[in-house]
Amino acid sequence: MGAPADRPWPGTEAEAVAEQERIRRAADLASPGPAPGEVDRIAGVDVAYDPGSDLTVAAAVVLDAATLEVVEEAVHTGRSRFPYVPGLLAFRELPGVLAALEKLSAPPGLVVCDGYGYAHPRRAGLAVHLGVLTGLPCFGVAKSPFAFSHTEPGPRRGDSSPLLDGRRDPPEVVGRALRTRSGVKPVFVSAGHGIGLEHACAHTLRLTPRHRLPETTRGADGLSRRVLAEIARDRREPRGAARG
DNA sequence: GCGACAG
DNA sequence: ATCTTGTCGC
Repeated sequence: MGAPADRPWPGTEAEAVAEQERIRRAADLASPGPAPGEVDRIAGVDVAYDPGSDLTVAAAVVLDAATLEVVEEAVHTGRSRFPYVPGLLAFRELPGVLAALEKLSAPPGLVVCDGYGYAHPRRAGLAVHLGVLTGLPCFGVAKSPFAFSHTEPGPRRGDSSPLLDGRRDPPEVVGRALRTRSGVKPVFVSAGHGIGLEHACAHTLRLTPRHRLPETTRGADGLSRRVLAEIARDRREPRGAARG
């Protein structure tokens, strides 16, 4: 898994920060984007990491937007080349994700990321970055509030509260804490490239008929983990004549 | 300077 | 992200 052919991949944190400034300037942060019903295929992407090595498996799972059934899957195995640094997650995850997306027979109409988009120190989180690199509408659904603040949303599914960046003088709304299941901890939704917060939240609710997390991220998470476990097993119990 | 901080 | 068992509930 390499870097995207047309953009330099940073080797240092300073370069990564500079690249994020460029990504933000290139991003479409204003379009309302596709509403539910206006896209046929929605993809979820995620990456699994091997604790004992630098092996990674990225997965892209495409769902039928109406039935939420899996219609296509793709994976890409590679090696992590960038450490996890809060605020720079995209540089660790995107190379593999891009490679997996390219293996799909056709690009999806929308991509859901496991992490943030606009809700980011430089407004260039994973979903914004992936959107700029692919040109696809893309938003983020994260499991924890990162460095942002929020008040507890109402207790029922669909209730929400603003996610705020308190590091700004007038605290800015960067996303939404959204309850996808009654009585269960909310998820944190933020806009990305080519889709606004309103539609991102609407899609998130459509994608969570029965679980806290969207079916897209559940699918991608499960697939990347299964493939990684498979590779790890084959290493311990080699099959066939292949070796080394 | 230190801590917190998506995955 | 990953290491980790059983348990409670829909």
